[in-house]
Amino acid sequence: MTDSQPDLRERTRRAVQKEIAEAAHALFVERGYEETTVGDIAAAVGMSQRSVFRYFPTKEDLIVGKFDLVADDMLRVLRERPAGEPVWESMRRTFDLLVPYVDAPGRRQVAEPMQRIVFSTPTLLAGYLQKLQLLQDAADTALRERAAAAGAPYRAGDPTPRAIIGAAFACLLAAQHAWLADGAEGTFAAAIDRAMTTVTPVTDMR
Amino acid sequence: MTDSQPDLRERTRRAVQKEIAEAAHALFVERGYEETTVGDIAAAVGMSQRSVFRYFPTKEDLIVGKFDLVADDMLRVLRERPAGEPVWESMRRTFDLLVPYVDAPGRRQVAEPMQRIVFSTPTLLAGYLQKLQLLQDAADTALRERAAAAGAPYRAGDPTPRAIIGAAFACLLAAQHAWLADGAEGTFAAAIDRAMTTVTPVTDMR
DNA sequence: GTCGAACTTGACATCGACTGACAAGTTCGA
DNA sequence: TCGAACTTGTCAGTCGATGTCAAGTTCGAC
Repeated sequence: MTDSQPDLRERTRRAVQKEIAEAAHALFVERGYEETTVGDIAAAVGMSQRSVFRYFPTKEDLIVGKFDLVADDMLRVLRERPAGEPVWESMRRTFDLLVPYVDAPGRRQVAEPMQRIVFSTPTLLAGYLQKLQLLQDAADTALRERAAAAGAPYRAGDPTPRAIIGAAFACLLAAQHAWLADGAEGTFAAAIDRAMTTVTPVTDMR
Repeated sequence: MTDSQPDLRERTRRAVQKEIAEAAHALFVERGYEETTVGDIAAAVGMSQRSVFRYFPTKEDLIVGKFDLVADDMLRVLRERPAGEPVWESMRRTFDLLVPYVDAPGRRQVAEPMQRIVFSTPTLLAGYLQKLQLLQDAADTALRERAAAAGAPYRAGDPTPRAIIGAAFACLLAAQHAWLADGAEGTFAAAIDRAMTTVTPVTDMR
C-alpha cells in the first residue's frame, strides 16, 4: 500500500482540480482552446475565475500541467539507468514512462484529442516544446554527471550529450506526429521504436 | 542591382522598425525582457504603445521576429538542394544560411547577448522553439515531396523524415548551447559541424 | 464541545499584452 | 490642388494573470 490518506484537504483539492480540468477539456474540445475563456471554465464549474487560477497557475497548465510530474519521474528513471548503458537505450527506456499514458486501455480516447489540440494550438505547442526543453536541460546535466562519475567527463562546450538527447526527443515528437497521422492506430510504444531506429548516435557510450 | 528604391514609405517603415527594435534590445539587455514594458519601449522611441504594435505584431517579435524571414530563405535553400543528396547534408547546408548572422564580422557582439536572452527567458524560448517547429513542419513537407518526386515516397505515417529533420535541429540547438557555453569563442559554423557529427541518420537517402 | 490558527473563497482592483474604432494629420499622385 | 491612401494618437475594451481583503470553513489542541 502506498500513501492511503494524504490529508483530506489535499484529497479534495485533487478532486476539484480534476473537475476543473475535465470541464476545461470538454470546452476546449467543443469550442477550441483560444476560443475558451478562463471565465467560461470557471462558470462551467461554478466558481470565480480567480479560484480557477488558484488550482492552475496558468491556462496552459489545464492541458499540459500534468506533464511536469511525469517529467520528474522521467528524470528519476534516467538517473537510475546503469552507467554503462548506451545513451540511446537509456533515453528509450526513459520514454517508456510516457507509454502507459497513451497505450493503457481506454487511455487513447483521452490522449488522442488532447495531443491534437496541443499540436494544433500554437501557444500550447510552444509551451509543450518549452517543457520538453527544460527536461532536456535536466537530462543533459544528468548524463554529464553520469559520464563524469564513470571517469570520462564531457567538456563543458561539448555538444554531444545535448545533441543526442535532443535527437531522442526529436524522435519522440516524430513518433507523436506519426501516431496521430496514422489515426492513432497501433501502439504509441511501437511508434517510438520506429522513430528511434531512423537516427542513431555516432558513438553511444562513455 | 536588386530593388534600389522599394518605395519611400516602405523604406521609412523599415527605418522606424529598426529604430524600435534597437531601442527594445537596449532595454532588454539593460533590464531584462519581462521587466520591460511595451510602453517603456514606446516611450524610449517617443511614440504610443499602439504604434509599436503597428510595427511588431507581438512583443516577442521584437526579438525573434526577423527569424521568420530567415526561415523562408532556409526553406528555399532546402528545396533547391539536389534530390539525390543525403538528407543530413541538405540540412547542414540549410543551416549555412544562419551562419553569417553570427559569424560575420562584428555580428557576434549582437548575436551573443540576444541568444542569451532568448535561452534564459522562458516565454522567448518557447516562441523560438515553436518557430523552429514550424520550420521543421515545412521541411518535412519539402523532403516528402522530394522523395515522392524521386519515385520513393514516404508513407504518411512514416516518422523517418521528421525524425531526421528534428535530429538535425536538435544538433543546431546543441550547437547554440555549446557555442554560448564556450563564451562564443570560435565560429558558430564549427559548432554546428561538431554537433552534427555526434548523431547520424541510419539510412540517409531515398 | 470550543476556540483560534490555517486554509479557502469570492469580490474587487490592477497590470500588461493586445485589438478595434475613430478622428486628425501627413503624404502622394492624378 | 484636391482627394485617396497611409500614419498616428487616443480611448476603450478583452483576456490572462496577480495582489489584497474580508468573509466563511475546516481542523486540531485544549
